[in-house]
Amino acid sequence: MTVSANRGEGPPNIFLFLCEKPGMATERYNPRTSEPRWQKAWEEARLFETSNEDERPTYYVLEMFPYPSGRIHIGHTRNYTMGDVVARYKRAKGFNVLHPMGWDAFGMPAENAAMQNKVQPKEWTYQTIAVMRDQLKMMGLSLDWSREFATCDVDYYHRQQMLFLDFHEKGLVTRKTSKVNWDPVDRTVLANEQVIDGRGWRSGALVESRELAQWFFKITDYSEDLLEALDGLEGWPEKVRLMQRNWIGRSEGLSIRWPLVEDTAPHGEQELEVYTTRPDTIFGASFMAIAADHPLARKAAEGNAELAAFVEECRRVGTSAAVLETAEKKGFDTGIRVRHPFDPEWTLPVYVANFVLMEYGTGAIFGCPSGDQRDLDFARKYGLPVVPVVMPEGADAATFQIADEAYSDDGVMINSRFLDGLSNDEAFEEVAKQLEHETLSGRPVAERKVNFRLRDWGISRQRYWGCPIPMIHCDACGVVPVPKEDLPVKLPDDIDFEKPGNPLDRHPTWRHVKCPQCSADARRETDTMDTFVDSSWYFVRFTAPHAETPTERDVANRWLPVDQYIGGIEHAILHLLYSRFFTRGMRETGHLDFAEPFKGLFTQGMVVHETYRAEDGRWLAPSEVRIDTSGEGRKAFEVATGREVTVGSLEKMSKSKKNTVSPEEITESFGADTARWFMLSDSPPDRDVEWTDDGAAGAHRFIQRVWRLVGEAAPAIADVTPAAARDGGAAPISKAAHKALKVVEEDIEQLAFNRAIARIHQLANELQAPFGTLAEADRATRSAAREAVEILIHLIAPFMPHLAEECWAAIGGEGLVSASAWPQYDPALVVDDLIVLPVQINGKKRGDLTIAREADQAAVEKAVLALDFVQKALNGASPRRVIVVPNRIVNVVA
RNA sequence: GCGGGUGUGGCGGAACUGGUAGACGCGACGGAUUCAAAAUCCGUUUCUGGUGACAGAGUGUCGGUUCGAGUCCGACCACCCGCACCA
Repeated sequence: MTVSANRGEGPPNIFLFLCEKPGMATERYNPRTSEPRWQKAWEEARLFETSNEDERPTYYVLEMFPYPSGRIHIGHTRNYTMGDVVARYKRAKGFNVLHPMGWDAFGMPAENAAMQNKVQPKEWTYQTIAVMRDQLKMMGLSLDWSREFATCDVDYYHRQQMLFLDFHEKGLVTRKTSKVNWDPVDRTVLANEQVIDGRGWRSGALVESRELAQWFFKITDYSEDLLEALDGLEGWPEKVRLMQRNWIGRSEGLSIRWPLVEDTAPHGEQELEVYTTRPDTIFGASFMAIAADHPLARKAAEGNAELAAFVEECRRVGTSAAVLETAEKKGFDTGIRVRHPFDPEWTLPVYVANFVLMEYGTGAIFGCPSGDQRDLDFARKYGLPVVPVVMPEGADAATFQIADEAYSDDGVMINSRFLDGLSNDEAFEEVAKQLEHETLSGRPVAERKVNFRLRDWGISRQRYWGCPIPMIHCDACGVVPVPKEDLPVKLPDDIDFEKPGNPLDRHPTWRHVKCPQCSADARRETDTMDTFVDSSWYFVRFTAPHAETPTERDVANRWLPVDQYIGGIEHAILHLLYSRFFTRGMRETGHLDFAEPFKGLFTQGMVVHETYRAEDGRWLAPSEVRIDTSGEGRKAFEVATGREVTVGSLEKMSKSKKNTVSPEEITESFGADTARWFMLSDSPPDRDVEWTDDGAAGAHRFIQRVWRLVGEAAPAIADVTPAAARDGGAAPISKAAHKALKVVEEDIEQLAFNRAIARIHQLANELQAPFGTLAEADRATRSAAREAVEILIHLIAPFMPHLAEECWAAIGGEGLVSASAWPQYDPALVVDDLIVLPVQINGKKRGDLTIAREADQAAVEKAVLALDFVQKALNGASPRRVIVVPNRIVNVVA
């Protein structure tokens, strides 16, 4: 019977067993005393402080910096451990490694905490950072803390304001009105993600769609560049590149101007411009649809109360995706008619439709029901004609019909006059060619146009805890930039959070300034920047964190792009796209000389845990649950009540489901090395890993095993110099070590940490038996053993640095293993002289052949045919074929 | 709807460009050590049949290419993720 305590009673008290048996040399490894000692040793040696003057080749490894939300959680731990393994490995390989850490410290949670706890956001944030910094330090990460900063440091946002002004000067910043989600209770703009079912996520108020003057970065100037450069980002996951491609959303089409029928048009309006990617379907058009915000819709609504009501209704529905998704497709006939560009006699109605977006294309479309499902639904609803114009190749034009499903694939043109019989691609060209040459009031009727889905980046937030936008509003001079010498625009510290809305607006003095141009009374911009701005260049700042200017150009050029960036897939689009834009902007403004910030990108999986739920629906934390495996299957019981609880699915660790295990719980019981080792074991790093107590215990078991292996070998290898054994009885020891060294190296280079760990396990297994008799072994064997132990220690060092140091010290190694060079494997030792070839008969494995590695094909064939089981299978006949794949396999075809 | 990914023992997962399927770990079972336990060590562990050597089956399903398929091709099924009134 096994009843395992699942956290509730605390971890098994392993520290009581400092000495296992009287007379036995090896004590158990005690991470609680060992880990802090080595952390201190590293710090005193300033081992991880990186110098910009170091001449060696650079390697920049960076993990996405954390938001100081309260405590480090286990997901952070996994992320930073991965980066740390790479950093420590590259350092051992002789690179000058930059591995910094900082804090993405502006944002709403600090304001929320301020409102709830009556502390200033600044105070709360720095307190939180202090706690989290200590937690990170417990992990034994090889970080250069001398470069640490938080984005809310005045020093940092000062330089960000400098960048903003430079961007502004270069024309990369613009101010325009745009539609936003406005929460009327909290009196602030909400991001789309913050609108849930049309309501503000905090206030629960119905969100309004409002027009507001906002600051924007002109990321769309770079649409084409940002898209094309994705092809060159070979160190990025294809998935992320694809997501960015889709997000940028390039499409090629035609912008076509349709003349309005004079007596139906509002005064002064003569034409309607639409964008289409399918000009080939122009003879299938049966209606025009325009956005509710389209100028023509507004004008038409002026004299039409019913239409005005419809337009108002569309606007109220809001802009959030969730609302749009469920809204029924509706239209309203404006009474306006347009003439077909190829046939002045043919007129089509203009509808205002709730599914047309003002933000994309021209805010107007022509509807071709036969070729677009949405248009088809619309046409059926309002009784509009449906004329098929493209049919699949081989279909019969006379009988081809559209019923409930539109045909949007490629095909052959029908019912399209001069286009009939062409492919739809040819028809596209033909329509474009003709309309480009026709004119309407002196200009071409149509123009080829490339459209992007990407929109400019709105950075205005009506918040306090963010980087102030360094602009001033003057009644006389308009919007005036704050002169650089007046920077930084500092956030005030005395802030009142009693009322909703932006506290900067209400501050008694902060916003009142003199206009830098005319010295009249003027007002500061009270919007602050989106926190994504802060994270769009922090990786550059790390290269010269104390510089007066935002960057030191040469230093930035030397370190960047980041060789290996590691973080969550959730940032695949926004953060990474913004950073790519920002880097381009910084190049434009002379702060650096490259376009792409991240050469290698790795997106790691989440840490997940089972969920537990009591009968009454309460979520239970792992520490409140006892797991019982004594009966049939696993059962879980609530510790407090003894009642059985439901074991639920694996979920990302979250407070709401209480399925969290904190990094402290682990480090305090098993130590940081166990957490690090377990986190990278088993699951590939880009997939989710399930945190289990058994797994953690297993990782800790391995630590003790390595410690014992090294400790027991130590006396026998103390007085020998390390040397590989090429032949003789000790050769297997050296071969095992060198093979492992080669493979682990390759695995780490590929970030295949789970495979590297499996290989290290294997090496420990292979050393186990020969090390049992080491005390009586000859000198050559002990030399080989010493070398193997040193290799083993180097292999575990990136993963379990504390244990590695302790082992290094135990064998009398010189200095710190964290500061020593990676060993080199001997190519002669990673190949075997004798190889075992599997032998197949008709593709099924029937046995093995052991033969010299150099044996040629003929020799192999001869040896194979001489094998008992082969002769038996052939039964005297000669084989039809013998396939010998050198050093791989032999297949005899009978 | 569009785009992408994944599917291998009881579980997490290995398997480089087609070449011994199941490395390594977890769990389980058996044994050693112990007065007993903890810890540790040794062994077994894809399934079916057989005491056994061995035989047969087996990488979501069906089919194909090949001397040989987890890997390549075609169709399908399931799950996961991203985007989505994009004209």
